[in-house]
Amino acid sequence: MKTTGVSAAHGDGLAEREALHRVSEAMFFAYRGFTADPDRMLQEHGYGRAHHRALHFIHRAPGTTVNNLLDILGVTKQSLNRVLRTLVEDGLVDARVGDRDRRERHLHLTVAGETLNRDLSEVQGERLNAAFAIAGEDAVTGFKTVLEAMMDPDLRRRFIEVAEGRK
Amino acid sequence: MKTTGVSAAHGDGLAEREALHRVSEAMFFAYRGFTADPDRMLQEHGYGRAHHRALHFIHRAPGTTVNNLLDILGVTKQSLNRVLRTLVEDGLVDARVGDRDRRERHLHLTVAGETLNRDLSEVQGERLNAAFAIAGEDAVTGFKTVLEAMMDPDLRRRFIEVAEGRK
DNA sequence: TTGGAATGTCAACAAGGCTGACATAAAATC
DNA sequence: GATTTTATGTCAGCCTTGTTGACATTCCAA
Repeated sequence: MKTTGVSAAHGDGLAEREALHRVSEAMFFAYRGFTADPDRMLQEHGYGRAHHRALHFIHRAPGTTVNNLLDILGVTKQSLNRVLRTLVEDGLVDARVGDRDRRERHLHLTVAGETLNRDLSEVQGERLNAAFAIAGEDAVTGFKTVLEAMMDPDLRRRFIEVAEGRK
Repeated sequence: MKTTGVSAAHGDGLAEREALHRVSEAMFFAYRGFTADPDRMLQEHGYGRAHHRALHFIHRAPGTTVNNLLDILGVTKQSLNRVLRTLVEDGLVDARVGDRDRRERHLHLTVAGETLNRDLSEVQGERLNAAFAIAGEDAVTGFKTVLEAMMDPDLRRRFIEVAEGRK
């Protein structure tokens, strides 16, 4: 009796489908758990998840341009702009006009922005670490491997550029 | 030099924080990849992700009541009702008045509902299987373990009841 | 110098969350 | 039998975060 669902690529279609259902559900619930704590914290500041994402990626790629951020986040500039404007108004993000190209805005977190971002990361990190502690080191390694394989290849490339190649 | 980020619970705070950042990003991008294909398919039918979730859980727990579904999905009845109404109107979901308790509506997928749900599951499953094939069997086992550890304990309990205990 | 890309902004709209208030029917309780 | 509680649905209105379309500005490049 095969139970992994991975090796049973053919043969037991129904059981495999049900196994995938369970993974889908786990993914749904896990993502909810993953965002629950930051969401609560953001709400206290009058922000939403979109603000968190912007803060996160500006922190990760300081000096990045709006266009680059659009590319990573995969939303329209109008949508991002609304979020970015409130963050700039509230003094969490600094948008500097580019030296070379004055159409570009280079984005940086202010001290206040870094603080909020760190607080958000911290509660999210605590939840992750708690889960990691329960699951064990080997499981975590596998977890990361599967996550990376699930990403859109294009996005994955851009993500690596941001994470390592600097802008 | 520790690189796992799990065992380094203390000592190298900064490196650990950056490791968690990477996991957060991977989680964000992976979830996007996870929902991208069904989202596209749903859009063609004029539906959204909320419809998918309703279809999925009605399929998984046929005959479930509205209240139970609210519990699992964690949304308000107004929000669910909007979705459920369109699904019933479009003939994808059947809402039967309860025999024992006639206040309750027991929800079932119609044949058309089962069909759409299967199509959605299929594209999502293909994406999952593709990632699983790349990552390998051991990684997948770890992946599932971590996902379950990330879920809210309360939700996890209810989830297991639905998945196994029947309603 | 002029056309086209990059950027930002305004307006309007949709999905899908939310709250609050209220109606109905049925079950449960007193 | 009357009252309360429960399950569900519905109306109205709000918020966040997506979307398009239109348009101004700025700059680069032909």
